[in-house]
Amino acid sequence: MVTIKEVAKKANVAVSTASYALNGIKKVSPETKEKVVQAARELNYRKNGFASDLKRNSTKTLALILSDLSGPFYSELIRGVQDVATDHGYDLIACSAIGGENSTAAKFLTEHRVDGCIVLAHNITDEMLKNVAHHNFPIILLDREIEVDSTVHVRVNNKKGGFKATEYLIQNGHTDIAFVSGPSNSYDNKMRFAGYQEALQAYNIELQNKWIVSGNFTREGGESAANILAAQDQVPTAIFFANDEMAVGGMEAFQKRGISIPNDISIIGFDDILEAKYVYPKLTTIRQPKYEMGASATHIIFQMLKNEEVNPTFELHTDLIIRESVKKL
Amino acid sequence: MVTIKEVAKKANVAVSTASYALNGIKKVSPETKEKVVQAARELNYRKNGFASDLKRNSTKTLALILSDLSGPFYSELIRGVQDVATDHGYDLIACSAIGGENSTAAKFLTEHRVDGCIVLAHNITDEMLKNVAHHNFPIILLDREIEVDSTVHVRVNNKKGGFKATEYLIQNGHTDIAFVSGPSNSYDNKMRFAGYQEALQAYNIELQNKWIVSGNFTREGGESAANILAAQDQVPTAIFFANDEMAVGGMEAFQKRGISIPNDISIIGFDDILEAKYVYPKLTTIRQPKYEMGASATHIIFQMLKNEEVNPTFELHTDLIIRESVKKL
DNA sequence: ATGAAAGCGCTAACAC
DNA sequence: GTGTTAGCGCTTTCAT
Repeated sequence: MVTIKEVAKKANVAVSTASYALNGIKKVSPETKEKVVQAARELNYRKNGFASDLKRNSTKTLALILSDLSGPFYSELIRGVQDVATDHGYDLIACSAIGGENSTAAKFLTEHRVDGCIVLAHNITDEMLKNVAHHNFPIILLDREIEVDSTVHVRVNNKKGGFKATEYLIQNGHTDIAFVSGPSNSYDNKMRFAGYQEALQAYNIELQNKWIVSGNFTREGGESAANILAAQDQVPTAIFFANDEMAVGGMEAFQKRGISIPNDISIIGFDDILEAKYVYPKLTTIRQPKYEMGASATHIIFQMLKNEEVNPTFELHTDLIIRESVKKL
Repeated sequence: MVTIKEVAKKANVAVSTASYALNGIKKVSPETKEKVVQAARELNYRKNGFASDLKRNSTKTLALILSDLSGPFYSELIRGVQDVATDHGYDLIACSAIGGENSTAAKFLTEHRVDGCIVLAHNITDEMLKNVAHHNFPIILLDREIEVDSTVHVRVNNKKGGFKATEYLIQNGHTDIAFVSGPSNSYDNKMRFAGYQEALQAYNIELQNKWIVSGNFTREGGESAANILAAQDQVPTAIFFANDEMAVGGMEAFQKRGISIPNDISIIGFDDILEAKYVYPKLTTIRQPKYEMGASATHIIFQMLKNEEVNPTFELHTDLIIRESVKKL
């Protein structure tokens, strides 16, 4: 590997001068600079980023920690992160938390390899986060329940969103409303369910346990939930799927059985994924401001990096997106 | 920041001993090891990954360079890369090539921040690749045209795939076959088109220029291509969309116009994206072995890292996936 | 404007 | 088994 030393030698200058020249620091004369740059080019010199980061004690890069690099995840959110990072002249890398303690994510979280992290992964333990959180190592948690010191949370008001979804169904004349839930360890799911409960209660509708079925946030889960619901002797007139993925699967399962959406059953989802407006009928849902989540999280990182005081939690709100999957009774 | 020096001091040992203990190197006695680990824990010591990488001159991490972190991309492919990297005890990070010369990708490509790269991005120039390629810095290029020294290519036989798609249409009795192309600078597109041409020629069917329309590889492009085709006085009986994304858009556009697939027009795509089997009718297409592409690319990196001789190009083949969007005439 | 040299935090060769 | 120390490649202070 060719080092700056060799470049300096070839250009007949000291390493310090070479460093200045290569980094565009003004105090070096145009001619010397040219000499150095030329030598570097001839030797095909590539700086060693680590050495320089080590010395500077800053990496100018942020890590985005995902459950799994191969998705699925919200691309809008990532775009939000990316845009803000770029605006600040920072680089962004994404890494996977598969493997927990031994994951790439853990390596970046613990080994000072980045200046800050945005965590969008549930397979990284609270424990680990706690150990790593540090006043000058900003960590932003997306959609997480726990409060970890020196950590900030950005989340959507899932409960209010769940309420809105359920209320919209009620306002359309529905009272027999099922809830298809995500995994029980999901904070999002828990809150959406809480919103569902609250809305039923607010309108004096009794919650029916037989209509609470689990779908694991996956398309297949949605299908099987729909099948379970359809097989009961009393079928609900509307279903609130705790995410769109399940809703899409559920719609398909119903249609396979000859049950028409929204004529026979109304459906509302949560998230507003890209597909929501491409399915038939177009899915009515609760939109999460995904881009804003990513952008806010990243903004907060930079505030923290500047040692500004920030709130420990940051909450965004949801919107009801009315499309075609809910019928007025 | 607490360094290994402080840990050593607290544990009353030399830094080397601390280093050995922390890295699980056997030559240190259990008691000393315990002392060190304990001290590290108490001080909340986190190693500086750069310092250690710098010293070891190896990062044990690979970079996956994508056009844009926020997708879209083939998750199957990434899974292939991820699996193989993990098997070898390597970490994987993904980074974006947005910004070209100034992108994060460029930083990782040029600054020795990883041990190898897999490039799945068209916004990184051949020029840059050429400058960076080095016999002990493996770079694998996916779906690229150019031959760059010290670089290996993994690609799918797009031409043969294009041939297969077209031939299947012909074997189903079609002779009026349109081609909806991707961007003209795409190597994939070019080769798929070549396969289309070759098949027509092989079966003595004349190529009709009015039936070659551009769709830019996007869903919207597919829609507008379908509309253009539908508006002509002579409409083809079958269409080969150069990717599934466009095919899905095209199907939708036709259906909006009351044209039935496959009764009025047969459609075949390319890629076999996830959605292909969810649309109605299910899309007949040419499958790319995406997982295998990722896995092979990564395997090759490790071969190169071990200084084994590897072929400069590695070609995978496609499969015809017959579903419901092509009718026998 | 340029150079000499210290030192970032770590690993590993070497000495004991 | 443990300690001393050189040095990875770079930036930056200080002297000139």
